[in-house]
Amino acid sequence: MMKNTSATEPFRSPGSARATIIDVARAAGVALSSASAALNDRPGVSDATRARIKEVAAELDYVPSMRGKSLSSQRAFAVGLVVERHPDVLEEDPFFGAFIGGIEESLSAEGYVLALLVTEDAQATHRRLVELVQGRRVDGVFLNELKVDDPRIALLRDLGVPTVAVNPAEPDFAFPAVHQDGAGAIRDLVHTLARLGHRRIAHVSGPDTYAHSAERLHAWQAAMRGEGLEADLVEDGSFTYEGGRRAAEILLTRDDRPTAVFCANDQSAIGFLNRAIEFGISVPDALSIVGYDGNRIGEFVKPQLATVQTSPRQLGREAARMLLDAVTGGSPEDVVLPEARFVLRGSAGRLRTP
Amino acid sequence: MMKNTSATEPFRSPGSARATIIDVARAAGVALSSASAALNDRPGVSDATRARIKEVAAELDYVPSMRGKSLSSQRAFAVGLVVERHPDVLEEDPFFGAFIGGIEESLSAEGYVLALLVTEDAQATHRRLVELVQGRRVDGVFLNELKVDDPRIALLRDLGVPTVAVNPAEPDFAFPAVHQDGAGAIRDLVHTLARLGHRRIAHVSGPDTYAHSAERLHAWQAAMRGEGLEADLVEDGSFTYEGGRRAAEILLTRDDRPTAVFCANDQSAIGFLNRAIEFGISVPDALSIVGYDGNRIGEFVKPQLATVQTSPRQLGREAARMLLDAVTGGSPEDVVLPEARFVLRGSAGRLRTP
DNA sequence: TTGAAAGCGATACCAA
DNA sequence: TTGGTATCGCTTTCAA
Repeated sequence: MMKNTSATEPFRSPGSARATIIDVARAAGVALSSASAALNDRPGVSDATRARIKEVAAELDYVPSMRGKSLSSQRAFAVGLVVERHPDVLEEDPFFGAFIGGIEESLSAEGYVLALLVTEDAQATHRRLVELVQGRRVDGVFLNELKVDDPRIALLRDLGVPTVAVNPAEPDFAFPAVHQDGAGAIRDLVHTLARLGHRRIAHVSGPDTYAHSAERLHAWQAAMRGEGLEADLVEDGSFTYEGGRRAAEILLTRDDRPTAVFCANDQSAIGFLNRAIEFGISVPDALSIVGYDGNRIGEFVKPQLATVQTSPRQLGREAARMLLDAVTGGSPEDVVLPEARFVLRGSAGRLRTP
Repeated sequence: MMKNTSATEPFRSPGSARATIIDVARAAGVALSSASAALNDRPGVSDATRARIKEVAAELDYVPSMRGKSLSSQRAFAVGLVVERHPDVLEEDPFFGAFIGGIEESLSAEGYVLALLVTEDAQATHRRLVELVQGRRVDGVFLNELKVDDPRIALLRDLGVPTVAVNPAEPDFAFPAVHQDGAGAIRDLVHTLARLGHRRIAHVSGPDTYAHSAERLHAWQAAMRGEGLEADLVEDGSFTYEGGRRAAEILLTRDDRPTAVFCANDQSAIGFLNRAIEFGISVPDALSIVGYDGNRIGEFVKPQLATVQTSPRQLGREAARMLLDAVTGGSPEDVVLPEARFVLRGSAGRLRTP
């Protein structure tokens, strides 16, 4: 309980400094070490003494200084997340809100805190990661949005910092990882589109620098082959609304334009959708569109966006749980979340009669 | 420059612990205090010694431990942001991405770090703020999304922690504040709607627990009076998509239903828009809709959402700048950003001929 | 069980 | 200008 700092406060005058563990020990008439043991539920104090010490601590509004605690215990009680994004892109993407919310669910229970940094490029990311880790500000970090040949992998290995990866491309990754597979959902959606009569299904990819761009691309290619279709229509959509529009401009002005498209994320899918409509192409009657992520904004557009529903919040929650395990000496097992699922909505269309 | 930990590392064997300032001092053949002064650009060391010390520090890959630094300097070099939101709502709202991006622009330049917490209710907010501040984890905090009679005001005052408020309701607030006014834009949009022929303009408000809900409501009321219109149609939209839909269900099934609506944020406006369309009400022909915030998602829907463009990123940048000033002993002046502007887009409609 | 004392890694004061 | 030393608030070992 938080007490107000009234004049009735024992052992501490109204405007005086915060109580330290020394004050607690003195007020309880015990040794410093006993106070520490009692307050941290370590053995070595009798139940009666422990209770009395805790009582006194509460009386004094004692809150341990994380500075002293960090220095002596060699732990920061904080973990770091470095997001390499242009701030404008950060605004457009709802992934992080949910992901961070999930992280917090795990961290707050353990008294940990999230240090969140936003950087604009790989160089800044490198610099701030070093600051964070070498500066002993955090006990562990999340490795998110992996790139192809991501330089952070070597850096974090060299730094020797506990790390948990989020959706790395390989199943056996350099660090413990949370993974949510989307290949099944992509197979489903391609199959559904094929059953709907589509033969020419394009893919609007993410930048090929990202590992998950490649992953989605390959899953799409495999799915197309599985349906006996040719996987030749690919255009970059940069994971952005504008990128989706640009991809639409290219793909939809071809003579043999696709009748369906699978976009690597929801933003680009919505860009594609809107540009298609502006071209006078009716969705889903003349064009089926499917996104990826399962953002809420997909429900806001008309027609509603068919998509692959992922679980950013669970991803965050599990990643944080694992990271806490790792920083306390554990060797967390990889976590595989239930597969992402294809969610059929208006933009994917209904049965086509050729 | 970051050097790898190869065997060529001087003064430090491959697997050994990080260098501390003691190692630097010893290696440079100077006293601990001289090393500290040199590395922090404090006076008291000759230029030659300083240069040599810095050189040695670089050789050793010395990065100061923020733990030691924090304890001795009585500063955390971190500031806190506690976001009280249900994680699902956090996902839907793009405000935070931009706001946090702005904060980072100011913080990273000064070597500060943002501690970001997400809480679900006022009680948790209180608890974690106390932890953060009393636990000496942060040097200052942001006070965001103010509520009416916000209990955090008294708490932060009692805690005596440097605080910067974001968009508080009153011009003279208990803490230094960044403010971006939207009243002018609301007057503009009401005027535009009136000029378009609208007489019955409704307002979909935010929860009345938020200070900015009241602010927008009052601005709308004043604007309506200014146009000689009655400000009687108000429905709560909870700042959410679903809330906007619910408000539409109530307002659009009235006999004297409004022909235009101003929603307190973009999410609720889009909910309203979609529900209206589902009712078969054509937007903007039979109904004009205006939102507030200027989220990108307003550009994704059809028709595009007219809105009031705010500047979350600048808000974050200025708030962080002020907070850094405050934690270093300054008394930052309030900052007033350029007013938010009304952005006319498709959903607001064109001239009506009665 | 309790208490004294040695760190943790920096800052900063005060003599030399 | 230098260098020794107390100090920040806590954890943890080791005797008593």
